This record gives sequence, C-alpha cells and structure tokens, in this order.
Amino acid sequence: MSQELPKAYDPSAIEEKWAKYWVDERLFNVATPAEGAEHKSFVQLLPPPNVTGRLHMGHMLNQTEMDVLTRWHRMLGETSLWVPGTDHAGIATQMMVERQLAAEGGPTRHELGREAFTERVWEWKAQYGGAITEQMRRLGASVDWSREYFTMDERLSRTVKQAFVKLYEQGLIYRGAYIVNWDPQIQTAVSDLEVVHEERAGKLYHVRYELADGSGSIVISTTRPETMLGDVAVAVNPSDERYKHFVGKMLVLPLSAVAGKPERQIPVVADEWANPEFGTGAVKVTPAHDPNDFAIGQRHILPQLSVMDERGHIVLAGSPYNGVERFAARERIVEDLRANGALVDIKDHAHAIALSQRTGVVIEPRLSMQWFLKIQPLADKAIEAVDKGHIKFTPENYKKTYDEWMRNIHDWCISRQLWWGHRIPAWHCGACDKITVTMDAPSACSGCGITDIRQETDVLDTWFSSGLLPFTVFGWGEEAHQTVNGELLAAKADPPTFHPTEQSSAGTPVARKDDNQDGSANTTNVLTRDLAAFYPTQLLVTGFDILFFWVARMIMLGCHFMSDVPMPDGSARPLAETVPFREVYIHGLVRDADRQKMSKTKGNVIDPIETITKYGTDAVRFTLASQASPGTDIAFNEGRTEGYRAFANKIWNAARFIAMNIERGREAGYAVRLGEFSTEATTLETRWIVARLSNVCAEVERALADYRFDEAANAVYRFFWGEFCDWYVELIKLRLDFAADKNATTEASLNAMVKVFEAALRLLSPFMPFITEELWHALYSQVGVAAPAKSIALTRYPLAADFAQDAASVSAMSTLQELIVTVRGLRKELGVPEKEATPLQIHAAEAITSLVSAHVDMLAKQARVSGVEIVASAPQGNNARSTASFDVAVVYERQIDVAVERERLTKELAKYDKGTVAAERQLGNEGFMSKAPAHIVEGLKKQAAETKALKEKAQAALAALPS
RNA sequence: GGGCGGUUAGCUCAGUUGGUUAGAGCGCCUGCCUUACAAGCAGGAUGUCGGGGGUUCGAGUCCCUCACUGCCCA
Repeated sequence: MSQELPKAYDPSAIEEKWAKYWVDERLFNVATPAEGAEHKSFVQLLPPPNVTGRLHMGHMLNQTEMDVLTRWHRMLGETSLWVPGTDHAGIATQMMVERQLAAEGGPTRHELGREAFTERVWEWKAQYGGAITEQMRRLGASVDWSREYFTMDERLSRTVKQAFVKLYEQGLIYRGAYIVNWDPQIQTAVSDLEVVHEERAGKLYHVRYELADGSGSIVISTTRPETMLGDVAVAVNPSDERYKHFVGKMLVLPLSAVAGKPERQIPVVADEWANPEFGTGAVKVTPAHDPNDFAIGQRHILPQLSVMDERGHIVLAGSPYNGVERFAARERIVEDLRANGALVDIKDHAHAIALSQRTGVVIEPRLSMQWFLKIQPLADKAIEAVDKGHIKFTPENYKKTYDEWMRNIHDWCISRQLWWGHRIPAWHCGACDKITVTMDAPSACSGCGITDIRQETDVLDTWFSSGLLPFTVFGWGEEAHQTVNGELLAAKADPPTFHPTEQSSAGTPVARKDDNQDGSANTTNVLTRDLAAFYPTQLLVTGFDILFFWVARMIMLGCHFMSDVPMPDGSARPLAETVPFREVYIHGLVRDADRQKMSKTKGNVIDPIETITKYGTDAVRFTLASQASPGTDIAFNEGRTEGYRAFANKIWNAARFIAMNIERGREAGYAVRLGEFSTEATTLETRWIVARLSNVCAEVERALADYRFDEAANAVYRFFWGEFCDWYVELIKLRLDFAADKNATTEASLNAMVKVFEAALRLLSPFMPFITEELWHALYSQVGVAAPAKSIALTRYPLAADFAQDAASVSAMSTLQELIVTVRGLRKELGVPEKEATPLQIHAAEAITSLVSAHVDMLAKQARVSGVEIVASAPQGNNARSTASFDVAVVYERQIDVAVERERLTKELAKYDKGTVAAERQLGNEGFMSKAPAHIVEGLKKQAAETKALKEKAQAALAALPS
C-alpha cells in the first residue's frame, strides 16, 4: 500500500528519474496560446551558453534563479515559458576545432578550406555541442525544450540575414577602413568589449628624428618603436614652446629606407593630442597602427601606411624587417637605432596593454576594412526606453552603468574574419565598386549587372545574432510564421483580449506594408503568434559581465526592429512594447568559500556537477538560492551545501514519519483526505502551524517578488525545520495515539499534519524540485488517492490566503515555547538527567497559568515536566528563572554549581542593568518624549518595566545564592 | 585618472523608509542513540556594527572624512 521510504535521503536514487520524467512528459512545454486566449505570461530567455561550454557555478546560479522564478510563476497559474538555447560562439568554437585539428595532426583550417572546415565544426557541434544542455537537464531547469534553438540554425540564420539586410537598407550599416582591435593569433577583429587591459612594466623609447634640412632634431617618445616603419608624421602640442618652430618642417624617418632608396621624410604637425607632459612631448604618428594616431591622421589628412600583416609580421617590401614578427622587429629596430645613434634613452614605463580576452595575445590595433553598425540612432531609443522606465534594472544601480556606457557608445564593428558564423549577405562586384546586399545569393551585381560577383568572406559578430534572440526565437522575420496577420485576426470575429480596432477586424493586414520593398523577403514587420503572445518577455536574469555585450544590444536591437512590428490590435507598437524584456535582474558572482574569484589558474574552480553528485541537485540549488540577493556575490561554501543536504534529509524523514502515521491511522480506521483545509476540531498546535504556514507563504511571496531568493529560501527553511519539524511534528505525536479510541482530535490532527506537509512541499518545490516531486507523489500514494497533477510543479503555489490566520494561537504558542525553552535550560543547569521528569512551579497572570494548565501534555512531552504547580508568588532560588511573562522553577533537589550560577546571574544582571539605564535615559529625555512617535515611546516604557522587573528578580536570585 | 560597491560573531552573510536591548547558517563547547531523522535532538558561548567627525530626541542604517578592499570604464 504505502511505499517504503529508505531511512536516509539519497538524491541520486531519485533525481535522474524526475529530470527525465519532466523532459519526457514535456511538462514545461508551452504551446502558443490560442488567438485571443486570456493569459498572463511569464516569459524568460535563457542567456544562451556557448556551445563549447561546460556548466559552471555561474550558469548554475543563473539557472537556479530563473528556475525558481519560472516554477513559482507557473504554480501561480501563469503561462510560464522559459526558452533555452545555445550560442554558436564564433571565436571560441572555431578555436576549439582548430585545436582539435592540430592535436590530430590533421590539416590546418586553411589547408582544409572554408567549406570543409565549416563542415568539421558542424560535426564537432553534433558530437559535443549538446553537453551543456545535457547538464542543464540535470539541474531540473524547467525550460521548454521544444523551443530550443541554436544560433546557427537555418531558421535563426535567415533572421540574422533579414536583420542585416534591413539595417543595411536603412543606411545603418556601412563598410570602411578603420582601426580595429586585431587578434593576430586567430586573425580577426574583436570588439572593444573583448579586449582586456592589463598593467605591465614596459619601456618608453626616446628616439631622435633629424630635420631634413640638417638644422636640428626632435626626440620622440614611443612605447612601440616597431611601428615607426609606418610613421607618417610627428605631432607636437601647438602650445608647446619647445617645438613651435618645428611645425611644418620635414624630418628624416630613421630605418625607413627600403630597397636601397633613401629614408622617408615626414612632416611635423601641431596637434592637441600630443601631451607636453608625456615623455619628450613629441609623438610619432602611425595612423595605420594606433587609434589615436588614426584620428590625428584624419585631422591632418595624412596617409595611412600599413606595415604589418594579419599575423602581426612586418610587411614592408625591400626593408630588412620585412617578414619579421612584431616583437622580434621591436628588438631589432631598437638595436639598429642604438647602432646608428638615434636611440636617446630607454625609460621604464608601466602602461596598460590590450590583450585579447579570447587568446590572451597582445591586441594589434590594425587598419582594416570592416563592417560597422551606426549605433547612435539605436542607442537613443535604448536610452529612452530605460529612462522612461520601460525596463527596470535590479539592482537599480546597473541602470547607471548601462546609461554611462550607452551615452559614450561607439559604432559597433560587427564583422569578424572568421569562418564559423553568419556570413555577411553581401556580394562584391568584380568590376564596379557596388556591393549587393540581399537575403539570397544574387546572380549579378546590382550596379553593373555583371555576374562576376563573390560573397563577402567576413561573418557577423556572434553578439549580433544573440542580440536579436528575444524576437527571433518567436519567429520574427520568418515567412512560415505569418500566422497573426490580417487574415487571422479577421477570421476571428471577436477575439476577447486583443480588442481589435475596427480596422483590423475589417481585415486590414497587421503587417504594415510600407517597408516591404520587394514584397517577398522582408517579413520583418510581421507579428507572429508567438510574438503576439510572448513579446516583450518579462525578465532577463543574467550576470553583469554581459551587460554591454548582450543586454544593451538586445535592448537596442529590440527597440529598433520591434518598432515596425504592430501590436496584436494592428496599432503601431509603442516604445514600451518594443523592449525585449520589462525587467533585468543582474545576479552576483559565485566565488569560492574564501570569496576568491574562481579561476582555472588558481585551481579553485568548483564544478557544479561534482558537487551535485556529492550532495544532490536540490542541496546545491538551495545553497545558491539561500545566498542569492541582489547586488551580492556568493561565497560558495561546501559546508553549507552539506547543511542543505541535511535539510533535504530532514524533510525526507518528516515524510517517513508522516507515511508511518498514515499507515497506523489507516489500521486504526482513520481516513486521510487531501483537500480543503479546516481548522475545526483542531488543537492549539494545529491552529498555530496553519497560521504560521499562512505567514511564511506571505513572506516567500514578498521575497520572491523582490528577487530576495535568500529570504524566500531561508523563510521556507525556518518554517519547515524550525517550526514544522521541531515543534509541530513533536507536539502532534501527543494527538496521534492510535491505540486510544477513535476520536475527532486524532482524525483532525492526522489530516492537518498531512495537509500542512503537502502544502509545505509545494512551497518548497521551486527551490528543491526533486525531493518535493518524489515526496509529493509518495504522499498521494500513501494516502491512496491519485495525485491531482502529473507533477507538483503543475499544482498551485500555496498562498497566505489559503490558510487561516490566528494571532491568538500564535501568541499562545510562543508563550508555551518560551516556557518550554526556559524549563529545558533550567533542567540542563540543574543537571537533571535527560530522562528524568521533574515538576515545576509557575507564577504568572491568570491568562498564562490557565494556558499552561490546559497544555501540561505539551510541557511533559517537550520539557519532561511531570506536573505543574501554580504558585502565588515568584519562586526564588537557584532553580528558578523569570521572563517577562512568567516566573518558573524546576523542582529538583540537586544543588547547582553556585559559582557558575553566580556568573550567569551576574552577567544577566549586567545586561538588564544596562538595558534599564538606557531605557531610563531615553524616557527621561524630553526631546525623545516629545518627538518620538507614541508607539515607540509606549513600547519602550513597556520594555523598560519588564527589564526592570527582570533586573530585580536577578538581583533577588543573586542575593539568595548561598555564599 | 573616472565611476560603482563592500567593511556587522571564528567563517559566509542578513539587517526594509533612522525607532525599543543587532540576527541567521556554518563552525565551536556541553549533554543526549528521546524508534521520522546522529545528515539527528537539547542546551550554551561569541560583536567598541572598519577609524574619526557630524546631523538627529534617537545612527549598523543619513552626511562628511580617512583607511583597507573588490569590480567596471579609460
């Protein structure tokens, strides 16, 4: 009948089963709501992990938070959709496969050629790309796997092209030669965000450039002498008196001779950029190899002389440095300068150098032809959207960070010289300069019509495609998805929630026609059913590290593209509805137990899967949740996880206890029903636990609404362990006397216990989905009725209003608890053996003595009290203690340790004395009495009186101690 | 250089708009195998709330300042 639960909780025995069940049963898949169906949505997009990735604690925190929220909202009855997917991660994946090729001793990427290499990457993806999503399943992430995407899927690839073509047509994409951050190892441009700066000890070289007319020289200072081969000028500050007379003159550039010709001559220009304080105050200008020099070059219309190739080797035909690697070239150039006397000085110089986040190599600023997105028009809308409160950040201060970055934004270099990624849909003409940008491969140049055209070799920055995800995952730009259009709305006579305007119900297509130029390809203004139902999403949960990479770009691209997509009623979409999400929750970092950042080099990385194997998924989730609060990093301490495994075990054993009693009850003829709650015919402890349950439900709800995962988790923890197990289960043992005649109290108690436990499981479920799923099903099976849902995750979340509040019972219970704790303490002090029961004397107000008399059974059970004697005055002596509401003595002969007791009382007296003094000072303070609110003054008065009484009692007890 | 955080018990952290005598978990000490649970039960110890100054009747909480520390941007 009832299934046997093993004595100790073993997560490994149940977790895999449920993880599989949730996926197989498609419990968390969300069908597109029917047209006009009323539904409250809670939609989130998983920040797509890199397809090359392995689950780390950061993912786990992110997914735990998202899952808690998703499960919570789902249980609140909302349409909760969490969309998973992975990112193709251009650079990382390409590198991974290149390394694999190298390890196999196979051909290089270039030897394979683009097509074959890309094929290889797909093979790699097929074989290994699912690793991280497999790991996600283990976490119990309640995502909709039917909607899983990969950013390189055919479907998303098309929408990426759509987006590119549209931006190009809107004049927001341009191509040009600019200085970009170049990674010479993987040989691609990387964005500013993919560059990390590191302080390093370097040198500042002072080099003499002679005037061409032989009338003198200028000493320039540079940190990068190897780039001097590409110098086209020397700049000095116009206000710098030292150099004023040099401006306009020509200098001879040392070492610039090629193929036996004389050295080049370059002009001295005046430019504000030159800082008179820095080095010698004169700087060489190398527009093709430095972003600042590039700007100087533009101001003075200087040539751009490139002297390095994509590998960072010198390219200068006829020069002795031709083909030399950049750092080797530096050494040789410095030696040669020294040899010919041009080297004046070398000074130590600490400066920040730019490193590629991907490969760690020194970034080479490089002049190259790239594609850029004109960002200002997009940024303007994105700033406005946040300014107007259409997107809310938690913690709030990230709004400032966002704003700061957004207002100092630069055009976005969206091209990458990689093979793995979305290839830019642009075709160059072999004859004219025209570039043809179109969705599908054109047959001829759109300018001159010749057929000698070739596709752009660059691919798009990975973040370009991930920035589009909030709408592309819902079918934006897909022809096949044009389901919510005029026809469909028109076909439905009276859609209740869409409030169709007369226009749309009259059949006006919802897609706006204006920018649908060629009439076929451009579907970027079509409202799909999914977009209508799920866009904007409610929330984005992510780490601050991708605030700019991803969050900001989603906002910009969302506000831009979605403004063309009409609302379900056919009206124009307001800015507030173009945003990709209404809220952003930014979580902290998971650090190690010593608050150190986890890193492979430090070797302090905690593998979530290993930890899960050891303690169970629920325990790890709870560890993270119990510490997750806005703006706070998490120090991951395995000891805590151990503690939460103990918590799981505690619940497990409570379930065993309950199962045992259901069984015994059944044998004694008691029926258990799971259903409506009633506190009729119940005892104090039941009314109390029900009221407490109500209370904790309210607490959890408030905490989760504020993203206080820690408070929510701790509230459930305290309730479950500290109240349900420690008090309720113990007290109810008094009522579960199945040997006695069948009676209403036992019946009501048994039922209440089962129901409270069932509700508590639901309350805990978003945090610990596995154990609650297991025990919830087990409970129904023990009771002998079919579970009302396929999963606890599909039941209703318990709400405060579901359970009766009962302030009187709560207050009565807390008095009894205080009495029990006091007696236990006294017994311990008196050295009463654990098993020996003792009588007690109590002096208190009538309300309290009658409460106590009515519940002597509780005292007997919880504090081994053998009898209660109500006495007329406060008991004195070393076996007595006083609280604000009662004076109690444990009747026991053995003398206590006088010295220890004196110490305790002295300490207590000092505490009460301090309190009394503080209170009296306050109450004697006229300012306080006149200005403080009444309830504060009243409270203090009451407390002062209590403290004073306690102080007097302590004094008396101390005096009564034998000397 | 600019900006944003942090500093509360041995450790990791809570502490709502200032309001009564500052909390939790872990750890520590003591006693218990009380048949749901030793991954347990019971009891106990522990703080100049980083330093200094100010505002206020009242400051862990607000302001100034110093120190240390972390992160972001240049």
